[in-house]
Order: sequence, then C-alpha cells, then structure tokens
Amino acid sequence: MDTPEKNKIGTPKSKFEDSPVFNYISSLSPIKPVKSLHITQTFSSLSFGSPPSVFTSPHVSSNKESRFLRRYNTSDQAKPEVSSENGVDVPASDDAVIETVQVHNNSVELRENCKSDVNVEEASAEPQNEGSAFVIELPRVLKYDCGSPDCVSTPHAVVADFESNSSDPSANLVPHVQVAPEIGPSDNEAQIQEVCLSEPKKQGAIGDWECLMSDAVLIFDSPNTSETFKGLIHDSLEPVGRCSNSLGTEFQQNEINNEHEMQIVDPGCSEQHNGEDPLSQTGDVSHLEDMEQTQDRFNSNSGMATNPSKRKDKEAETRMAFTCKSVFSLHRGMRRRCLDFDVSVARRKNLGDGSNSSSVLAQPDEETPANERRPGFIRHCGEAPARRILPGIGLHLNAIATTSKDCKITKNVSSGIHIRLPGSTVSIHSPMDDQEGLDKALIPVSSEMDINTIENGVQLLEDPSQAPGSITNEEFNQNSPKKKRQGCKRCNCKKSKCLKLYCECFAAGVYCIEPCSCQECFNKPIHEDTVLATRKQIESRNPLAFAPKVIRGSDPAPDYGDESSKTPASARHKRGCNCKKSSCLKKYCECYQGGVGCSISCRCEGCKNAFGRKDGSLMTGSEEQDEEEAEACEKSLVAPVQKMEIHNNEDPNPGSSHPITPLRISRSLVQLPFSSKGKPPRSSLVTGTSSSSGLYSQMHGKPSILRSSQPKLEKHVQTIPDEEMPEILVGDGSPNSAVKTSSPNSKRVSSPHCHFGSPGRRPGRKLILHSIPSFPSLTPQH
DNA sequence: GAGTTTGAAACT
DNA sequence: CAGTTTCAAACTC
Repeated sequence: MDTPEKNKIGTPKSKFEDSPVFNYISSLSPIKPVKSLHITQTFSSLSFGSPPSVFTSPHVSSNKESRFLRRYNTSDQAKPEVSSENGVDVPASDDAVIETVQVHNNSVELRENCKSDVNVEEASAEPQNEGSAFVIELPRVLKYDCGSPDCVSTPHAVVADFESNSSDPSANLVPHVQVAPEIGPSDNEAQIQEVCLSEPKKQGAIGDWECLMSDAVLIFDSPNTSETFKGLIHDSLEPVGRCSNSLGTEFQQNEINNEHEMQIVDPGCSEQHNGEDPLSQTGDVSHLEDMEQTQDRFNSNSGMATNPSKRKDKEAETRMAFTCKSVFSLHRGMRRRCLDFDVSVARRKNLGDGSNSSSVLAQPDEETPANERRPGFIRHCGEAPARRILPGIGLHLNAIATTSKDCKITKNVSSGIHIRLPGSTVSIHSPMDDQEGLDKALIPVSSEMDINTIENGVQLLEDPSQAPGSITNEEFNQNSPKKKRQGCKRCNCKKSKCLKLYCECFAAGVYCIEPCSCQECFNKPIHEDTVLATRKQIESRNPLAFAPKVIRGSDPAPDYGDESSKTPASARHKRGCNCKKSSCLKKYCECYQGGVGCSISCRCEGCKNAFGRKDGSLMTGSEEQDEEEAEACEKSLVAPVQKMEIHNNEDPNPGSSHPITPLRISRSLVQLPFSSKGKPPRSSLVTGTSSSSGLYSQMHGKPSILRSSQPKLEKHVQTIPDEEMPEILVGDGSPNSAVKTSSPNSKRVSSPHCHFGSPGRRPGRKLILHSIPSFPSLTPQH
C-alpha cells in the first residue's frame, strides 16, 4: 500500500526526523502517492453512496449503496493531516493552494474536493467575483463541501490546533495544540499522534494525516521545530484556512476571533463556538484520553510510536478506509465538522473499536445510541438535545432532494455536520474524534436541515451580508414549519419496520432515532446490515428509489416539455405525482410538498399545483399571475382556507414579484416556507414562477436575493442542483441516469441530470459546478 | 390526540 | 404493466 517513497522516506527519516523541514517534505511527498491509492480504494470500497452531486463524475456513480455511506468521525479526524498537508503545500495564494492540494494527492483531492472543489472553486472564484460574498460563501461552501465526503475539515482543524495553541490558548480546548506549547513537545507528539492515529486501526485512512502528524511530532520534538512547524502550519494554514473557510461559517467567526484559527476551525463544528462549548471541552478531554489509548494501542501494535516511517507503513495499511475527521472538536469547544468517509471495512472496524474513543467525545447529544451513528445513515437531527450549538449541519442529500424537510440546525447536537449524499454521506464532526465519536458523532442530521443549509448557503452566497451561520439557522428554523417531521425526520411507522420507503427516515437514508415513534424499527445502526440489504433490494428494483424526489429544475428539462420545466427554477418531482383528490394542493402531493410544480410526468387529476400545473401552466410571468388568479379562484373554491393562508403569507401580489421559479423554492423543496400548516404561500406559487423572490425576501429577509432575482435564482438553482446532484449522481451514478428513464406511465424520473453533470449547468455563478470538474480527476484515478 | 383521507410504495 | 393492497403521512376534527 504504501508508496515506496514513503517507505523510503520513512526509514531514513528517523534521523532526519529531527529536522522538521525534512519531515514535512518527506511526509508530504510520500503521502501523495499513497493517498491517491487510498482514495481510489476508498471510493471503490467505500462506494460512496453517491457522491454528492459534485461527484457527478462517473466514479461516483458506483456508489449507490454508498448512499448510506457511513462516516465515521474517527478516522477522518485523523485525516486532519491532510489539511495540514494541504496547508503545507499550499503556498500563499488560496486558490493556488487549493489547486495544489488537489493536485497533490488524489486522496487529498477527495478530501478536499469537498472542500476544495466546492470551496476552492468558490473561494477562488467567488472571492474574486464577490468579495464579501466570499466570506459567506465559504462557510456554506464548507457546509456543502463538508458534505462532500472529502471535505475534511479536520486537517485544518489540526492546523488550527496548533495555531490555536499559539494564538488562542483560551479557546483551545483541544489538548493537542495547546499542549504542544504548554506541554512538552513529547506530550504534544503523543497527543498529536493520538489525534491522528487515534484509532488508526479503524481508520487506516489516516495515513497521510498520520504522516503529517508524525512529522509534526518530530517537529515538536525539537522545540525549535515545533515552532517552525507552527510557522509552516500557519503559512500553510492560511491558505488552507481559506479552504477551510469555505468550510464553514465558523471560519468567519474564527477569523474574526483569531485570524490564525480561522480556518482551522472547522467550519462545521465550529460554527461559532469558540471554545464555548462545554461539550467540546469535555470532548476534548475524553478525546485526549482516547488519543492516549489509541496511541498506546498504536504503539504497541506498530511498535513504533513515533517513528514516522513505521507510521507511514501503518498508514498504508490502514488506509483502506479513509476517513477524515476533524480534530477540531478537540480544539476549542468549537464544533468541528468532520467529514468522515469510511470504507465499509473501516467502518466496521470502527464500529468495533469505536466504542473507545467515542465515549470521549460523546457529546451529550451524540450519545445517540448506536443507531444514529450509523455510518450510512445520518442521524436525525432532531433530536439533538438541547444543545444547539450551532451544531453541525448535516446534509442529507437525499432528504434534501427528496423532500427537504426541514431540519433544524439547532437540533444538531453535535457540531458535526453530516452530509449525506445519496451515495455517500459526509459527516462533519464535531469533537468526537473517535469512533464513538464517529458513531455518536454522527450528528444527527436532519435532512431538511441539510437542505436548508445548503440552500441557505447558496443564498448566503448570494447575500453576502448575511452571516452564514445566522442565516441558516434562522432560516432553517423559521423555514421549516414542518419541522415536526421535517425538521428532523421522524417517522411513525408501525408495520414497515422502517425498512421500506414508507418510512421517511429510511427513505431519506437516515437511521431512526429517538424522536421517531416507530415500532419494531429496524432502521437502526444495530441493524445496519439489514438496512443496507434492504436498501440494496429496493435500489435494485428502483435505482432511483432513494434519489431525491425532487429534481432540481435548473436544467432545462426537456423531459417535461413544459415550460415550467424550462424555467430555470423548474424543479420537478422525479416521478411526478398521481394525485386524484388533492388537486395537488396539499402535501399529499409530493410535487407540492416538494415545492415544485407538476410536470408532464405527473398523472394527477385536476392539478392545481400552486407551484406549477401539470398542464404546463407553470405560470410564468404574466401568465402566472393570471393563472394564479384563476387558481386562486379555483382554490378558493376548492380550498378557501388554503388560499387564505397563502394570501396571508405573501401574497399580495404574487405575480408581481420577481419571478422566482418555484424552484427556488426548491429549497422549498426542502422546505417551503409554508406556513406552519405547511401551506405554500401563494406568493410562493407565484413566485414559483414569478414571484418567488418574495419568498426569499421574506424568508431571508434579504432583499438582495430578490433584487437579483434572476441571477440569484439561477444561482440557487445551480446550487441546488449541485446539492441535488449528488443524489442524482448517486442514482445516476450510473444506473440512475439510466433509470431516469421513465416509463411514460409510470413514473419516470426526469433525468435530471443531465443537469448535474452538465458542467455547463446554468450559468449560475456557482462555482460548484466547476468544482465538479475537479472530481473527475479523481474518478479517473480509478 | 384520535380518526380520516390521501397517495406513494409494495405487492400480486 | 395494471390493479390491488398496504402503509404512513397529511389532514381534520
């Protein structure tokens, strides 16, 4: 596994180790090759569920199963090194850095892809384009990226730790970093190692990280080096930081707080907490313990505690799975988001091991029973108990795509963020390093939240002014009226055992958690095998079964033929609805629920979907208004009540406002701003076509969006798509696309994805698309 | 909170 | 592929 280089380096190194520089170099170079390998494996093995849209690249496709990828925090965290590496690699310029990073290691790319791809792109591009926006975007990006498996914020985190130590003592909860300075170098090493190594077994992936760590350690060993190291880190960090920045809003905050730390902070986790989290602290402590343990194990196992070369070997061995965890959690109370990617194997290992570390971090929230942690699934957000730290944000692409239910960020307990792409899930972790952490760490994500987040992210991008974090949160909270379910999906299954698509949790690719009222639930980590098997079966029957129900409309959906579809925003339900009695005006209608108009593919009767009728009356422009009126009339007849609500909400003139395509609402998909009852605001409808802006404005409160409604819309769209893409990808991966097909009768899914893939996606500014290209590089690898 | 309605999912 | 049944969410009271 290991690349020869590493080995070479490793051995000789022992002596050289002393020189920090040497170490770095060695570590860096060797790592690359290795990672690439790993990555490959990882993906394959991991079979990312579906990589995020971003991954549209072919390789991704494979993953259907991946959907349920599991992310374990643990391993990932180890990865931080990557970041560090990146950081190292990265020269000065952010952009450059990013690129470099990608170039560097495939693995790195993967990891960063999340970040870098999205982030980077955004970061690089956006910043240029949009200065202010940039900041905001970054965070979001992070989110998204984070979502992406790769994103490992951790690396940064690691770096951060170091820096933090130097810069922010207070903040740091994280022992490592802090320790370093404070404690003797040796200690630092140990800690570091632990951090990196923690659970090396489980996460073989760690390798690179470890290497770095080891290097770092060495450096630390020599006091001087340590500083140098720091310096390096800093240097690297900044660039990295940017990348990381993209990771999360936290980043911004961090920056504010500490320039150095900034990035470090794991966006995900961090969102803001600068050390505040008690949890984090606890987590840290526990983490330390875990680390120690892990170290011990590691040492015993490898017999080379600090020996870098050996570590490398080990790394190579372990690498099978690569997971990235952000170490952040350790650091400050900040939440860290960690993305974990685990190979199934790794995962299992983790599971086995997991217990150890996890306990440490286990945040209160996290403590979710095993269930939640499940790799494949995202936890429900919901329940995060009380802590709402800004919790990580979990993205559940599926969910997102699907329904977008609301998620509440708040709920997220952990700091971690989990993104679940159809194929894959990414989790950003919080403090929990270890497996448990992983397990536990899996932050319960509410799919909806995720979605929201994403969208928010998008929006944010658009609106620089808003702070990412705040926005998201608020919006999420506000937006999702549904929360009840949506917020975190909770099911109430009685007979399906939560192993059928009837179960929203299952359908969303998340494990059932406490909030669920299900009976005889098998959708729990404990029954992971069963869940996966069932999932496979279902997918075998319908590859798109777990794909988001709503496909973003950005792409012109020729399929539909409807104008509506063409509208940028036009998002459609993949299969279309079959409503008979609800006139597509109630949530019984999936189209409506998803905030999208009905399309040709719908077989509904008496369609009055506010977001767009099946007849194609998607309202656009003036027509929309007219139609709206007509609809209003109709609705009034049909459902006066609803109408009322709608009007109340927005309405005044639906038509007038900016035509936002319903898509936009797409987020809506996720969560429409429905009134608490869930009724879509009429305006929204209008918006759907035309006025959507209103919604946003309302929602976001920021007019900005509105103002540039179209562009923004596009952006949204794109963004959305991106997000969705993943799922699609998943489906698409291969099959999906194929799947997409549709039987006329039945449902078909529009193929969205063309969209996705299409790099050319809409002009939206979102670089995200661009990012996609990057992925390809990865794919090719393998 | 219980009961009803609805339409997707699953089954035949 | 169409029809039927099952299921759980959405909705109503």
